[in-house]
Amino acid sequence: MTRAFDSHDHTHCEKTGLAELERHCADNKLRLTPVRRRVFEILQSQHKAMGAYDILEILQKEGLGSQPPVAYRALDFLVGNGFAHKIEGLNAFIACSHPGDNHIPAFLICRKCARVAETDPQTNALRRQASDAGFSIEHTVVEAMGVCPDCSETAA
Amino acid sequence: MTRAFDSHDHTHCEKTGLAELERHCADNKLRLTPVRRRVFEILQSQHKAMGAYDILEILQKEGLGSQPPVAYRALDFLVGNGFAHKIEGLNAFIACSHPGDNHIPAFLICRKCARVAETDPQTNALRRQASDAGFSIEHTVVEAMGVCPDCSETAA
DNA sequence: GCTTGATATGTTATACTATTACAGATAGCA
DNA sequence: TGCTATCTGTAATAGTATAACATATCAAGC
Repeated sequence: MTRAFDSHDHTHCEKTGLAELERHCADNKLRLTPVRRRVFEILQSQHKAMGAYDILEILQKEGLGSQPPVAYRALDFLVGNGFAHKIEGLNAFIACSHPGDNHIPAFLICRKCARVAETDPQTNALRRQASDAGFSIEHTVVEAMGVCPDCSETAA
Repeated sequence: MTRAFDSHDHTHCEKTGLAELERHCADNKLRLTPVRRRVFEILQSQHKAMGAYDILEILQKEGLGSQPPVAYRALDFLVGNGFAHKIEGLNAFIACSHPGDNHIPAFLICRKCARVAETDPQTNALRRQASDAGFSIEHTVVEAMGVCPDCSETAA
């Protein structure tokens, strides 16, 4: 679950992610427009969170859009369909590393290299407490900021 | 742990919170300046998260400061010393409901009435996964958005 | 009490993040 | 083809946060 911090063949991540996105859109009659596809590719190209304006800058260079709403709309689409998550602590976005399944994600975020690994928080205690309090959860944010193994070694 | 959603004598919250803040500052030779004290009182006055600019507006009316850094500095002081938390999902701040102990907080946030209850997430699974991945956690954000019991009844 | 150094405040300006609103284009279907 | 929903283009603006630097205040040691 913490592949972002391990060396791996990243082209595999990219290919399978894009394929899943295509399949999901086809199955659900969603329009995978050039901007949406490209924003997903950009997010997917690395295990780092990117700000909306970073993405917009790339779109601008490629002639795919010039104003903030272009980026935010594409991001809303991806987040809404489970293909990206917003990292609230960074005001940034990251491609979902296992889209499609209806999960509650948790993130390990390195403050040095900005890489983000998605894991499973298993928030049973929180769910039980919410349930006991009569609170119905619609969305959860679980983010752990810290230092990843690579950056930790570098410091030592 | 979810007092925010129960009816209670709120003046008790306010008194004990302020007393703890005063004691902590005295013990640690921290300067509890008028702005800092007042911002804590404002946050403490309700179990809701407030934006920095909401707080600034109040400070302005009271002649305690007119520019954003005044509010952000006071908030940084409170957050840094454990007397307030930032709710990342709202870009807002809330007084800590049990300051002093070195805890990992979790929040239940009602999207209808904006009340926020602080609970204990018991994030053992997350900690174990981080540890397994060689990731060292420095700060965690656990926020559950949803509907509180009062608002849920109202809707029904 | 006075000096000194550290900490806090006042203020201007600006950077960064996000949305509203409306006009125009495109896709899919009757 | 024409209708309708959806997506895109663009301008304007709202909302959140910080940098930078000058001034003021505090607390400790002389």
